[in-house]
Amino acid sequence: MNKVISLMGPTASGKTDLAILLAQEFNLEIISVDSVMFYKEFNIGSAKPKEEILAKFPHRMINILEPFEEYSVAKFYENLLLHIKEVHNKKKIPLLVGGSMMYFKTYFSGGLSDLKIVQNDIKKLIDDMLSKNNLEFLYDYLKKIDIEFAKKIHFNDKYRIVRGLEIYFSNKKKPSEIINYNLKEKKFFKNLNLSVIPNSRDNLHKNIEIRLDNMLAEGLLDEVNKLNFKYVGKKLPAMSTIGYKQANEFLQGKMNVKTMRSNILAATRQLAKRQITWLRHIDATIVYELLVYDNILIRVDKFVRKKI
RNA sequence: GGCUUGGUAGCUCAGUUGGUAGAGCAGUGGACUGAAAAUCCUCGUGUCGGCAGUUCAAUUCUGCCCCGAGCCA
Repeated sequence: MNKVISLMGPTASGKTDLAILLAQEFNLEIISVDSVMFYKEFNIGSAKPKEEILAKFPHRMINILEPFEEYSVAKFYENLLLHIKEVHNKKKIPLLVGGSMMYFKTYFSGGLSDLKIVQNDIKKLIDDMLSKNNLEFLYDYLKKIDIEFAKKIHFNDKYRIVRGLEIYFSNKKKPSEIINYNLKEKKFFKNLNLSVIPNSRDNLHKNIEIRLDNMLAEGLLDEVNKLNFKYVGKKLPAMSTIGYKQANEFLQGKMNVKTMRSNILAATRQLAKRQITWLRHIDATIVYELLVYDNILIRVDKFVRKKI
């Protein structure tokens, strides 16, 4: 008994409702794969299921972090394996649901390369390098120490340039030498991978709009205010995510409600687009263009019954 | 009704001393190994409001008309 079902899809595609239905129908245990729902108190803006739903259908990996905690794909992968194991020990099948595609990718790839955690002094060192020079300098530096790695990233991609240097300084080795890009999909589990890629982008965009208006009606701005008040002076990683970021800009008087709303909508659409790009290119998934519940139920039923 | 001003890409606007035009945003496709709802890359033909006139040539000049904004009546 080592089956795992994954249900992936872009934001606002209706994954959560389907997951609950599947969990109910097949006695599955839901494990959330959502980088914002990890956080306590980030409820409305992350479209986290309501308390009552969570009480009835427990989701693992939701509300596992305090709002000020830092997290990473590596920690996620560790936690995920523990949860999968726990579910299997209960003779049940876990249902991974979410839209954080890099997290899914990491699961499908069987984890990450074995790299050291970057210490603060190294972060500061690179930060100083950057502020004393410019990004071009960092990129040239990276090219000198590891041309192979540098070639893979764009000279404007600050995030990855910095990360490359972090890996180099932390591990004292070339990133291209210690990152194993060919981690074979480790067949720890028997997977059923389901992707939902909406066939109509227009409909998805409409759903995004409806959902945002619900969030605003439910008190998104209030939620942001409360978080700001309660954790004043602390850095909240999820505060820079879609919805929260723009709500803060509005609350700081940088824009009016109308602009905030259209900025959130645009950012959400762009997120959905990126998620769909992942979904198109992740192998070994069965793709549904619509949430045709019947087809999916039949598929899952077959998988659950199958003797492996 | 008169005067002023504007009508250019889905939106906001730039521009063409007359040779049919380009930015930002939006949208699209893509990349993705410890912040990933992050970070980054690619892609720009549209009767330049309509009709007529001048001209070798008009989106650009002229006239009339239509639509919007402001002011005066």
